[in-house]
Amino acid sequence: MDNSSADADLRGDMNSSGEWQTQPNVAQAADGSRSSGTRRVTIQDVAKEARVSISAVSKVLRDAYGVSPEMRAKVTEAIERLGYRPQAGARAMRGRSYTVGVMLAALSHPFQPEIVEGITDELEPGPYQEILITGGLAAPRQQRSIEALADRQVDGLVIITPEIGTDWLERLGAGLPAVVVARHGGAVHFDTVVDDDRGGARLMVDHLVGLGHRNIVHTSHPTGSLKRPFVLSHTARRDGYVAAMKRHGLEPDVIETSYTEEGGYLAAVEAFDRPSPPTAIFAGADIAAVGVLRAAEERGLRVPDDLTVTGYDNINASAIGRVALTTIDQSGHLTGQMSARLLLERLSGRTQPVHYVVAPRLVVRATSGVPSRRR
Amino acid sequence: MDNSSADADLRGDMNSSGEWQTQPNVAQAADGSRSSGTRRVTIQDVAKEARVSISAVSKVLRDAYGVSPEMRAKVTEAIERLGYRPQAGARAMRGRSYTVGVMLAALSHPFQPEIVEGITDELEPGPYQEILITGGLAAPRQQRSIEALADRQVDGLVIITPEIGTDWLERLGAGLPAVVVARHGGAVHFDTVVDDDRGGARLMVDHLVGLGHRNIVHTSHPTGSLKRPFVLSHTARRDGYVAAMKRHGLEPDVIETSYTEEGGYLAAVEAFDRPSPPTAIFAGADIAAVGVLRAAEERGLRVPDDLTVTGYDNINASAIGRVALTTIDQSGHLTGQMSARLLLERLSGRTQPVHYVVAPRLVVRATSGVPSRRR
DNA sequence: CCGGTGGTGTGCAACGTTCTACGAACGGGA
DNA sequence: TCCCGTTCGTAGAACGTTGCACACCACCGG
Repeated sequence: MDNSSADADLRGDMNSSGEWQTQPNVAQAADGSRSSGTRRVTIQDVAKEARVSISAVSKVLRDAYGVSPEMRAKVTEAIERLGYRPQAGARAMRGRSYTVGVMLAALSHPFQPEIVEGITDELEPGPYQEILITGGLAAPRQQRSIEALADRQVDGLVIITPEIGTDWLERLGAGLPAVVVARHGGAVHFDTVVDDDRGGARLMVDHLVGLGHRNIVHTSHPTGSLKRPFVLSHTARRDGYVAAMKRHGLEPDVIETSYTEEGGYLAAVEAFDRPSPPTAIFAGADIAAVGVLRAAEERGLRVPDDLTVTGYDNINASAIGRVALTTIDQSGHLTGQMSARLLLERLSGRTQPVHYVVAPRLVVRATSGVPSRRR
Repeated sequence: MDNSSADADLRGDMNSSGEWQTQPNVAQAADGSRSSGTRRVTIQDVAKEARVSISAVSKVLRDAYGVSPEMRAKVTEAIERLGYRPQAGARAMRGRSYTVGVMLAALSHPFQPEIVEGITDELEPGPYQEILITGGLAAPRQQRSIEALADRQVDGLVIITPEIGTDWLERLGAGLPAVVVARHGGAVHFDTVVDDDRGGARLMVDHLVGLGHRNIVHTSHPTGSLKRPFVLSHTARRDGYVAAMKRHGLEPDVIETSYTEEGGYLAAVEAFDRPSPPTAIFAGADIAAVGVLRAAEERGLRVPDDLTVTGYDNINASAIGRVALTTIDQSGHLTGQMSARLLLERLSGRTQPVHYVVAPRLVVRATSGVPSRRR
């Protein structure tokens, strides 16, 4: 009250040029040796400013029982004036950190960002803040990344496409609420959200067979070290493809390379050299389909007149006019939303596992058509 | 020593199927009410296990002076046995958290993930762990995201394409080491890493003029609220385009829509309806160039025979055969590496600002060619 | 007038870590 | 024998927060 001049520049408002002007309340190394020594304002400072006890401030912050309206007003004002922000780390040492950790394999992987955006949107209105960390493609580094999140006292975890052993994840989930995305096969101590990859593959095979194709090659990705039934998406897609082909009385033909542009290219080259080359190539991922398209172009095959090419994932690039790839959309956004929702449920007490399946959707674009008469 | 049987399953090793098998040491809500009550193992537990004081364990952890080899051995063994991991939050309350925060606008933005990967690679070998947070496109939410990172006691920040006012960032940087990416215009309390967008735009104009084009349209993006000279990339690109055109004695022609597929499309439609339509369209971003390509296709214009189209950013989709866009590469990876390196320097004491400029590179692909004779 | 009984506010002991003091033990020189 | 220095180990006070346990203060009914 008596030192208002010192606080003048601490108040937040919007200035004439439309720039947001709150004072940043920055953390400072405790040794205080660094740069301009603006110590971060603590609950102490607020208490002093409002002339009340620390406990009282804490009560207001926590919306706890036993604060009079006047007390609340005094404290809120002081908080505002000083620009106080509670420090998550200290908070976490007692209760929750109100932070959920998200581990994803790689930002450059097509649909992972979309999942994260779904999570963000779902968490936005609530008190939880999500932090992301990339774990790479191999299990050891993924584990270290998850542990780094645990070290930072997250209240819960969303783990996207882990290559990690199921028992490790089970142990993890036993102690820390967790949701695992894109991992088929059920679990006891964590929830899962998966795309129905088998169903999606069936959708695509049905589409192709409906167009009149009989000779359909599927490009897949190495299985990895996971033991069935705990498989990742690519294995489920392959399974779905094989089952659907058989159901139509057709011979499955899988070429295993990898879910990359080069992998798709190599698979296509191999397919073209078959005694009876396919009229359609169903790549297990859009990125591989792009490689298939390149190989087709090199052979002088027109798409879809001479060859039908389809993918899976509906990545951004597939939509652009020049590509116009027929593919399967798996709604990464919905996947993300669901995982966040399940995690929130766990955070508020649920312990029985839930396994949610997201329905895929066929997106027909310009790379699929009826097979040409000349074989 | 005497209770080795209880510890049997806590040791980490690789099992026969190649799955990594360390015991996850998970955090637990302090109220202990949640699920199976596996409390996280603390420095206390290690001390008890090794029959030494807490201080001794801390010394070993910190590699501090005054530990005998035997002591070190005892403690290390106990740590190993229990699978102890220090809790970052508690640690941060005294010294550093060994965490750096990275704020990026959106994961779906083309080159931002690449920058982050550069940061990750640079930080990987060191003791610092980076955590990511998305701030969206508008200033208020970006600020809240940065504050969320500060609340989590990060030791430093990398901020990618902030729309935030410069004075706010200066205040932030005064208290917390920070590096800002893709923000032109210098700063006192933080470092910056920028692509030479002016130079990149010049490179492209030179390329086009060299091919024989004279009538070149540039598509740009709204300027936003930043006051010069603190501009973001798109403004610098536009400036570079205008300057280069003038240097060649040509009339600049900028159409301002936005850096989106739709924006590029609209700009192209507008350009085609000009009295003398351009022979080349230099989109300010690849994603916009994709929209230009769609518009060209709709008009029946062949690329590059009837129209040259180029972009900027060299996003992944530009490389694929069907698109093959001529563009400018700005090496997001190097940008990320540099920002991490600068931040590490700041973390170890540097306080004078450094401003690093990354050189752009012209990538010629199939969408640019000599202008057709018929105008 | 006294003993409850809510309603408000505060004191203080955690939480897991770091790091400054300080103490104990030992060896060596005078 | 005494004193000093060195080396190694430990006590304990922070750090910023939460939330239990309690104190204080009306007010109310008997």
